[in-house]
Amino acid sequence: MRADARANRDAVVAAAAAEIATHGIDISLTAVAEHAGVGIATLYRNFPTRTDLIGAVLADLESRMLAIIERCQPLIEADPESAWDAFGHAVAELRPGALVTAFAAEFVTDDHLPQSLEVERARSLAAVRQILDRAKHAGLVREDLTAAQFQMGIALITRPLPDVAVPDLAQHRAWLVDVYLRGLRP
Amino acid sequence: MRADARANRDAVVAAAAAEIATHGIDISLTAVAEHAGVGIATLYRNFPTRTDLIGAVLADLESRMLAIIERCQPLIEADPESAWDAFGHAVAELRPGALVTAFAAEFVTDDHLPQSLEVERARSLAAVRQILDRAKHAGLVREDLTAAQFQMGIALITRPLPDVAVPDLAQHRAWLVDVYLRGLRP
Amino acid sequence: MRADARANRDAVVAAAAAEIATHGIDISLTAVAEHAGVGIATLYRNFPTRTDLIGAVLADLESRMLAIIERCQPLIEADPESAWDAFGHAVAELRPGALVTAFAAEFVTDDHLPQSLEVERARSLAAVRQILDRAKHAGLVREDLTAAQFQMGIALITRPLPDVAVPDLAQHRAWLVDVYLRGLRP
Amino acid sequence: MRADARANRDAVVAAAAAEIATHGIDISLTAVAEHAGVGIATLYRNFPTRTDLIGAVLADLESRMLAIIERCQPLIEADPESAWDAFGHAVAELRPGALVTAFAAEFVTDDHLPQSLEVERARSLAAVRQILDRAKHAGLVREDLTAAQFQMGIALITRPLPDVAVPDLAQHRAWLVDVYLRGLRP
DNA sequence: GATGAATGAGCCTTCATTCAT
DNA sequence: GATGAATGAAGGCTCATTCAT
Repeated sequence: MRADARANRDAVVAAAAAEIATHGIDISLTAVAEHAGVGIATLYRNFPTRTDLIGAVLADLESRMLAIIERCQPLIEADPESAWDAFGHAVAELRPGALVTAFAAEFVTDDHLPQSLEVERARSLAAVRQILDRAKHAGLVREDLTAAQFQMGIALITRPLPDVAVPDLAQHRAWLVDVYLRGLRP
Repeated sequence: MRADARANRDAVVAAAAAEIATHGIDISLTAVAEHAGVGIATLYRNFPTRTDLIGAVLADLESRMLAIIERCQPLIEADPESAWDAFGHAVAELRPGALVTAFAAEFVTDDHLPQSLEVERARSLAAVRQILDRAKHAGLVREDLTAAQFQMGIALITRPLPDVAVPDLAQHRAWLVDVYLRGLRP
Repeated sequence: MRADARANRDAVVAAAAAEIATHGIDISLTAVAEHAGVGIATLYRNFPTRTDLIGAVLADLESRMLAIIERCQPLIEADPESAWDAFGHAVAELRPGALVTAFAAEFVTDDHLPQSLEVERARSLAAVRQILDRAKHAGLVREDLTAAQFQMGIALITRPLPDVAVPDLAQHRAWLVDVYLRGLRP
Repeated sequence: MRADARANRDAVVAAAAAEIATHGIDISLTAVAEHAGVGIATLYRNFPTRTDLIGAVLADLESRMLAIIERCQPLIEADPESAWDAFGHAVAELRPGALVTAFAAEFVTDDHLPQSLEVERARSLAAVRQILDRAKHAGLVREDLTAAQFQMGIALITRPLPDVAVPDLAQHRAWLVDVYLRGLRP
């Protein structure tokens, strides 16, 4: 039964992540539960407060971030330009905008966010700093750009649109990421 | 009492514009009315549907856009770079993100938006096109950038953050506009 | 300007009578004013309270009743049966159901109704009593039927249907009046 | 908790039936919930739309109709007159007037009414037809009266009075039913 | 552990009524 | 006198959250 519970928990987090990325932080928890195929009470058992759920989604996000970095890191020596480009787009694809709050920790204070994520955030920022340094070394990024600043930019770019259907939004986003990366060059 | 009614109407539009720019399109009309210092029924008398109110806010936005363009247009001959820069920041200060829908008309379809604004939108886009052409001529912007694309970028950058308090958000936005404008150069 | 005011007043009463007959006593006064083609404030100037308006409609109804009686009275000697029948249907056509309250005074107590109509009610009932006596004399109606009872029956039959569209309702009503009159025979 | 939920549901239907019979179809759902002793959201959980609730009340009504018929049917052979009389009064006591719409299906079209009750209506009408035939056979009712017509008459007679307190209304109704039944004789 | 049911609070919308022009 | 505007109150409906099975 432990495995079952775990599966439920994961389904809830996945559903919440998808909803948050698209519709923002103020999603209907009822809808999340339905989307995850569990009862609303199961959601509350796993995540007593909205903050707890967001914390889990955030942790999930950070781990994906680290995975991306691990994937792009080795490539940057061989072909810095396309590795950096791939990194930027991959991060943007995560659409962390709605969680900008926690994502760009330095700048943000939000009581709705869990305190316990300092470690993850620090680790994540450190990883970004590493890849950023390589990019700077390769002349792809201005020297004065900090990791937190970079993330804040990504976050601002990938925020959810409030209840509006924009066709080809993904393409617009990709285009904007291109412009963003270009604008960050020395 | 005609003047009084007018003042109330304007107060409602102003309150709605502020709320929408900050919190998005799904604001509480009750809150708007309170913010404007009028009863809820007064809001409804002036704007029977949510769409009507959004339409008024949008019209207001467009007129401010045109004012900005008229202000920046004459300066661009003398000092293209700073005029273009001022233009970009001024438009971003309007925070049209929540209304991206109508703002960058070409890309968007939304039934909640009024149909009657085609004219304003077209005029607005035409005005942007003019100033954009000058900027291209001055070598400040890539040749292949369309007016609608430019506006969509601004809109994506200035979307409201979903219910999150980010300190110094205005500064982050300004920084991002700088990067955006830089990224748009040839 | 006196004539104008009078015309307005009459228009309001007519509109209210029509609405009440069809939709009952709980009509929207705003709708009545619109229907009458006057501003809502004009309605309130003429009829400060809902009771005042209903009173006027009721007075109007009573006068129509009297007119019907005056029309049928002379005919009853020549052809009692068809005169009585015509009378019943004509009264039913007034659809006094919604105002049953006041219409069948003896049985009803309603604080929303004006006190000042006693005279009209008495006169109206007296007139009904006259024609009823003739009908009894002609053997068309049971001896023990009182005027108030007769009216209550008509009223119950002609009440407005609550917000439901019944096709050919008028025909059903006429049929029911026929049955009613038949049932009242000795 | 299944039993509890069932009890709540029944309480809501009972409260709604009482309110509808007295005040008509446009009752305040809030009032129904209060009357039933449950929260408004519980009402909505059981009956997402007003139509759903009305449908349930209607189904309840039909089942009571059938019960009455089953009770009166066997008696009609022994004493047709009093059995038929008892039947008419019992049906009138249900006060189906507000639901006339569905009650006399043939004549009515209402989008607020549920589509799914055709079966119940047909069964109910068939049952009425049976008892009606016996009554006709016993010479108590005209040959040309249809079941739907009979029901429409009952419905018209038992409609709710619009927000008016008529003392002894029940007695007036009973008297009118008597007249009605008498009027239906050959 | 999981589930569905119950609840109150909040926003949306309409309407009777009052007020200033 | 007539009018349109302003307002509060009330009902409709949804959703986050708690509870009993």
